[in-house]
Parts: sequence; C-alpha cells; structure tokens
Amino acid sequence: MGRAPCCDKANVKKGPWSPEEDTKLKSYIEQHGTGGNWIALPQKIGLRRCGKSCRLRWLNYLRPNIKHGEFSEEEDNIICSLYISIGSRWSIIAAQLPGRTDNDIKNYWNTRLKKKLLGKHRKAHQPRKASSLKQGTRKGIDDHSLQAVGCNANNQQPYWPELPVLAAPIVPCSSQEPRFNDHASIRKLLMKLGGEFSDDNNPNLQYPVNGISSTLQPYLVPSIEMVSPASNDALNACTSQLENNHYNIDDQGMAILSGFQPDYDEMVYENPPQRLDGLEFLFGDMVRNGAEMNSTESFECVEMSSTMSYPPMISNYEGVRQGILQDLSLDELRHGEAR
DNA sequence: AATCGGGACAACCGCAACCTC
DNA sequence: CGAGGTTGCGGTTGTCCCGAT
Repeated sequence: MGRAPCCDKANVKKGPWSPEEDTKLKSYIEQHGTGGNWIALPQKIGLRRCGKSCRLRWLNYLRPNIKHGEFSEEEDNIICSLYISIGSRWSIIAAQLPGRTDNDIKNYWNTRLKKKLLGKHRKAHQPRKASSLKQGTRKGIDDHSLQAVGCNANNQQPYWPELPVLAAPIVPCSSQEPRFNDHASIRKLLMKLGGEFSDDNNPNLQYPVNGISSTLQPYLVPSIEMVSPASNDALNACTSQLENNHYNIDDQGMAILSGFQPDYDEMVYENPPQRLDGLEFLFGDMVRNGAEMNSTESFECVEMSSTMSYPPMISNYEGVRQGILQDLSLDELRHGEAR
C-alpha cells in the first residue's frame, strides 16, 4: 500500500507564488503562527497550496530576517569548510549562517561555489598539464594528484592563510586501510588554491572562523597553526618516519595514531560525504591511492608528510568528538551513516 | 529582432525520521 | 509496539533572465 499523498494534488496550485499568496501566508503566520500543522494551514487560509509548499515558502522566503543576495567571503569560507567536513548537510551548514536557508546555500554551492572551486582547481592544473603529459601519466593517477602533492621534498610549504583545514577528515583509520591521506588530499586542493579560494586574498581572516558555533569550531583547524609547539617533537618523529619510509606508514607510524575509539573512526571514515558532484578531489583520491599506490608511487606523499600533523589532531580528538556529539546528535550521525 | 544556451534561483519530489495515538 | 500522519532534508527539476550569436 502506497503512502497517502500529503495533499490533494489535483486541487493544489503549483509553481511560483503570487504576491497575494505570499501576503496571505505571511500575515496569517505572523498573527497565528503555523499552528503546528503545515498540512492544515493552507486550508485555514484558503490557499490552494500544498502544506509542504507553504512551509518551504515561509522558511525560504517569507520568514523574517532572511538574508538574500551576495554571499560574503567569510560565508564562502564557512560553507566550504563545513562542506568538506560534513558534506551536503545543508541544514547544519545553514544553521551556522544566520539568515541563510539551506536551500539558498545549496543553490549557491551548486551554481557558484562549486564552480568557483572547480575553476580554480582546473586553473591550477592547466599550466603544468603539458609537462605532465610529456612525462606520461601513470595509469590510475591523474595529473591532478601528481601536481597536487608535488614531488619535491624541498617544496616550500605554501602559505595558505585563508581556508581552515578540517580536523575530522584527518582522524586516522586503521593501518589496514590506507585511507589516511584524504585529509592530505583536501589540503592538496586547498594548498593548490594557495589561499586564492576567495578572489581577493584576505590575510586578515581570523580563526576561529567567525560565525561558526563554538562546538563546530573543532572541525576547523587553521592550517598554519596545525603544529603546536608542544607536539613538535612527536610530530617531527612521525614526520621523519614518514619521510624515511616515503610515506609507507608502518606500525611505528600507526602506533601514534592508535587509541582512537573505533566508533569514531568508523563515523569519519565509513561515512564520507557521498555525493561529491565531481568534487571528489576535495575529499582526496584516497581510494585510488589506497588501491593503486605502489612503492614507485610513494614518492608522491613525501611532501605531504611534512604537512600532516597527527599529534595535534590526536590531542584535539576529544574536543572534536565532543563538538560533533553536541552539534550532530547521535541520531544525526546514524542518519549520516545510513546515507 | 529573434533565437539559443547557460546561469541562477525558486519550487517540487521523494524519502526517512519523528511524532502521536 | 505499530500504524498513520507530519516534518525535515537533500536532490532534482522547472522557469526566468540575460548575454551571445
């Protein structure tokens, strides 16, 4: 037996809302509220609209304090950061941007922000394409990832002041699954963007990122502050190990990463945002790398190792976890896992 | 001036979670 | 505890607008 329709489809108007309908809906809700029942609401006011449609219209357009128009650089940063961190959980992202609706943000991401990033991503690759073709591209490793990580251990750490790097994806997984470099892959892109994520580099952007709730802040780790002095020794040891092994993380390296609660590992690594809409590069080519990276390819990761900072993340783990548990309830997490 | 194509945005749809009885 | 109704969410579609040809 199928689900009963929420309204009489035949007797319901669809399409754009007229000013009269807007006025009716708005004035009613302002006076009486929604009455806790959107389905019944259109009948009460004599609107030939589906209750869901009314709700959407109110939430996305008529509600007071809705902000329309251009998104600021800071909002861009927040959206990107959270998208990288939690995926297309637009309602959660919207909750961090007062006045913006999930629909707005979703549209903005799909129509502009994604292209903005893709444009920069492609732009960043193009100048080197010829040389990479010259050298030949290995099967399964596109020129993106080759260029992204850089092969020169002497490469300078790019100064990348703008975009926060997210803590969640860096949480290590088991050594059986060499997916540790997804965070590095994010960094690859962001470093490639080289702080030009926004059109005008803004060195003044401060962390924590303004506007994001304190409990979500642990997701966001300023890249230039990732290595805390206290953890330098451990990091150096780890980095050295990684470099010596050309990023073949062995037991010793992974030992540093041990001690994580398995459920959290699961949460982070078994539930990556799934639909990336061509932005898989944002989340890294970890699957490809994991599956196909062999000893001759491990050089790719040498440079990355100098940018990875597990110890700080480990020390921050509990805070991150608490933040997640607060902002995303366990149910939400399960919801995410189910998706 | 007409047509076409792409971008932007509003709205719809379907599913799953939640709530109530 | 289960069924039915409602709400919330994210993906997709439809439509309008504007610039290019």
